[in-house]
Amino acid sequence: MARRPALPASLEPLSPAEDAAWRALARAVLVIPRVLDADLLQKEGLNVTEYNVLMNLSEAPERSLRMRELANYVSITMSGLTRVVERLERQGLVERVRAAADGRGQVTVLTPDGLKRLQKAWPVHLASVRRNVIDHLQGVDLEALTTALTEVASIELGPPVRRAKNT
Amino acid sequence: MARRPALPASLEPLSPAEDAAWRALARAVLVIPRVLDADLLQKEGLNVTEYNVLMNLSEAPERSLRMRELANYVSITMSGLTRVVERLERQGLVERVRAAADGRGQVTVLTPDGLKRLQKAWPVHLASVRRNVIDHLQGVDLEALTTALTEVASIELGPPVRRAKNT
DNA sequence: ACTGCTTGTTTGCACAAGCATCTTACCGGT
DNA sequence: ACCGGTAAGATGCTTGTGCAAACAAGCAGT
Repeated sequence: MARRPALPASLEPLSPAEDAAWRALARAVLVIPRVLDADLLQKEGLNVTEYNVLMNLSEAPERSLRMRELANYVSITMSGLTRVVERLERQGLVERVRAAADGRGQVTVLTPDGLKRLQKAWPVHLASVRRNVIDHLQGVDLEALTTALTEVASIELGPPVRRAKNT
Repeated sequence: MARRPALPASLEPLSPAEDAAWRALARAVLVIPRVLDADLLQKEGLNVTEYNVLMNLSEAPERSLRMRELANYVSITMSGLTRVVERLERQGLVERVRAAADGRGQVTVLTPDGLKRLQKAWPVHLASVRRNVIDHLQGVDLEALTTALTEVASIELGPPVRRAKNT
């Protein structure tokens, strides 16, 4: 029997190893998106969100997806996605078509221009991912990492919270 | 000799294992800040940036730091930090004092209220980190992960890029 | 067919954070 | 003592994104 039965495990401070890992991860989690974003933006004029949208469309059947699905893949809100798709549409990389099956729905289609643009950006982004991330994962067991991170990534978000106005 | 001497390694597509790891990591990197932020905001009315500011101050000698240093620790811009500190100051969690040594400088000091607030928030955030992240890292060699992520986190950002106005 | 509920998407508004620019203060050379 | 250069912070403006509410179309029950 434990001597401190009432103390939930989560209140134990992190072990030194855990603490070190968490500090590194916390920082990496801030740095990775920033670096990749800056890199891709500078070299290809696309941010990572836009890239991911094009990417997911290119992998989808008919090179097209409903907004809802696309939002899930890219892990952003529908409202966010609306704006992203607007930007891409303005550049002619993507087209919006009312869904035949459901008059409310929009189907977003990757245009030939969009595909070209993606094909041009792809190696650049790949190189960036390699250089900035993958190349550093030498000592790490990728399979174990993948399982772990997949679990983490599948966490549900609670209901949204807005900050109180002042005080 | 390799048969494709001109092809830089970075253009090789990712191996299946690398690809899986990268997809998981890419998603985790989006999800982790969102989840922790939402959690802490809901339960303690602080976002992670604010928490990190308080945290770093509490660990610093005199519970105080120059803006510049603080910005580095928290990994945000000075301009960003100015606003964060304003918010915290408005809540009385932090105070700004002109630096004695350097008339341009500000020293940000954690107030007793700020310390109390942090002490209250700390276990909540810790639990959240455990539940949402650490607990999932079971199969992973923490030491190897730490080295890898520390490397990643230390990448330099290139000069900033602003997106072209239109077209 | 009419009414009300549900679902997919867009829009109005707010907020956090970044870049560029400005001010103020320090510092090194003359 | 002055002058140019540089560093610390703050401020104006912009951008991306989120939530909440609006809107529109489908659907189910009567």
